[in-house]
Amino acid sequence: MATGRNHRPATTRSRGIPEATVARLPLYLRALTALSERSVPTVSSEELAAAAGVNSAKLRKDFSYLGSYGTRGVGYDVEYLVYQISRELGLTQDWPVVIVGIGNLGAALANYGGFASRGFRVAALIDADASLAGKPVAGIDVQHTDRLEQIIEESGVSIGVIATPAGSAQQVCDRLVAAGVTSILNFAPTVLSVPEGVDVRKVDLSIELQILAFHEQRKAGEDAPEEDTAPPAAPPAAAVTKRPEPGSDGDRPAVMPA
Amino acid sequence: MATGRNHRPATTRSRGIPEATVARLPLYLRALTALSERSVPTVSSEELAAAAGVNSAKLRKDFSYLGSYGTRGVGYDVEYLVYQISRELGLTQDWPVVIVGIGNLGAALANYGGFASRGFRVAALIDADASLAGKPVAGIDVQHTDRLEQIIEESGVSIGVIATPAGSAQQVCDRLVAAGVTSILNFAPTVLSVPEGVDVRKVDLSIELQILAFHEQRKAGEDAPEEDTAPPAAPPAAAVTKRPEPGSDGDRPAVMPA
DNA sequence: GTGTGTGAACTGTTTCACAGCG
DNA sequence: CGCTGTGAAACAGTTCACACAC
Repeated sequence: MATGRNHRPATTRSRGIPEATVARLPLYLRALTALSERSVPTVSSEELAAAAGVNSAKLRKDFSYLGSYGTRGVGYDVEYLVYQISRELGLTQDWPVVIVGIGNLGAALANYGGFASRGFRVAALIDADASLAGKPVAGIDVQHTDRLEQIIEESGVSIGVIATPAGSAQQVCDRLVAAGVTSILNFAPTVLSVPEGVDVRKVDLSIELQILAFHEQRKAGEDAPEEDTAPPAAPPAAAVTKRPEPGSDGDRPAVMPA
Repeated sequence: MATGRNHRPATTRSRGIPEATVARLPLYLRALTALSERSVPTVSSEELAAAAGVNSAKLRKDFSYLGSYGTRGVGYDVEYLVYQISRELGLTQDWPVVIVGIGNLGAALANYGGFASRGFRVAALIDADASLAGKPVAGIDVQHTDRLEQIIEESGVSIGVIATPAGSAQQVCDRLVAAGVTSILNFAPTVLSVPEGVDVRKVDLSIELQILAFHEQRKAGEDAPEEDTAPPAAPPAAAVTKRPEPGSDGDRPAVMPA
């Protein structure tokens, strides 16, 4: 998951598109792009919603924040919508990005096709390991961290991706920001602090798994091993769990973790 | 970002912990683990909140859903809280996971230390490329997709990670589900459809960047001297009523389709 | 005094349901 | 009619502010 920061303080009312909507635009865009490639001329909110994995009411509401781009009784023009959403997201312009930390993940990101196809151009790969310098990854020579500031400036980079170990992330972040980067995508499992005006989003791979584990535990949890019946009548916890249960609790010093 | 699915339909009132809270528990856990390693005995909500990157009111509210684990006037016992949160997330048990698709990303995931340290054990690496079979990645031999069902069953895997190309994701997903997997973390940029009772979360690397681009574009705001790359797409046949712009914000030069 | 725990107010998001345009 | 666009209602999540336990 990712966390946004320093967005408009909810003050700006009129023009602002809700965060939740912004977060879904890329989803719509992807679905629309697929339709476009199949030369589908128009879609209804129902069809597009299904393709994007949301419900149609939400989709229509989302689009209503962008303007009235549909045709009643017909649907939306695919090409036109692709353009409008791309523009809204700022994808009609070129975004040079740098990736710092070319380990497994950094390399994966450098190779990821989804970037280039959305207007993101990997302007440079940077790593602290001098022995990597000059070696190509995804067709781009890795450069040493020493040149970070220079690279940012020369390439006009405003978006940086941090894929370093947690220990170096804040330091890299500081340098990126000092050099002019104002948006950071952080893959390191650490909280970055940045000055006002800099946007940080984070992706933590293990957090997602932990959230799945939580739900997985609940599934197995109470009701017997079998449970594909629709009505979730039974309450989740009851047995092995805590919570302010009237009269219970108090198992203070318990088994400690590893 | 990631999207949950098939969670309790908001029907269950009392016992449920809010999704938003669940999503933050791993964050607290990480901060607490760091404190624990430094042998810090207790933390106040204020301190812990800062370390986790949230505000203290939110943190206290979150913890209140778990129970009353703090001491007024003092704070929270670090070790105790680590244990309680781990238990709540289901991390006190072992979660074998399989990773399907051992490309750059799959390899990065296999090597990612954040899994093992949280109770996730990579039970198997699976790839459709027969030439990878038998080769070790992160110390584990990659196995061929043919054995997928067998592996799942033998290892009792209930969580699967999909890191294949988009084109194979749904197919892999179907096989995982058929074999008994009930939680899926999807890195492929596609919407997976799963039966009721199966949980899917997704992480789309390019979506996060697109959201950053959106905000970045707003920062640059008016003085955007740059030029667009893509030529406008085809306009809809019908005239479109662009949303009424509140005069202020410079409207985009309507470089739209002629 | 200090900092938790929590009702109450508030803000943001989703869903409903239907008016009205094509 | 069919499907969009959107107020209004319902719901979820966040913030406030303070009583109260330690």
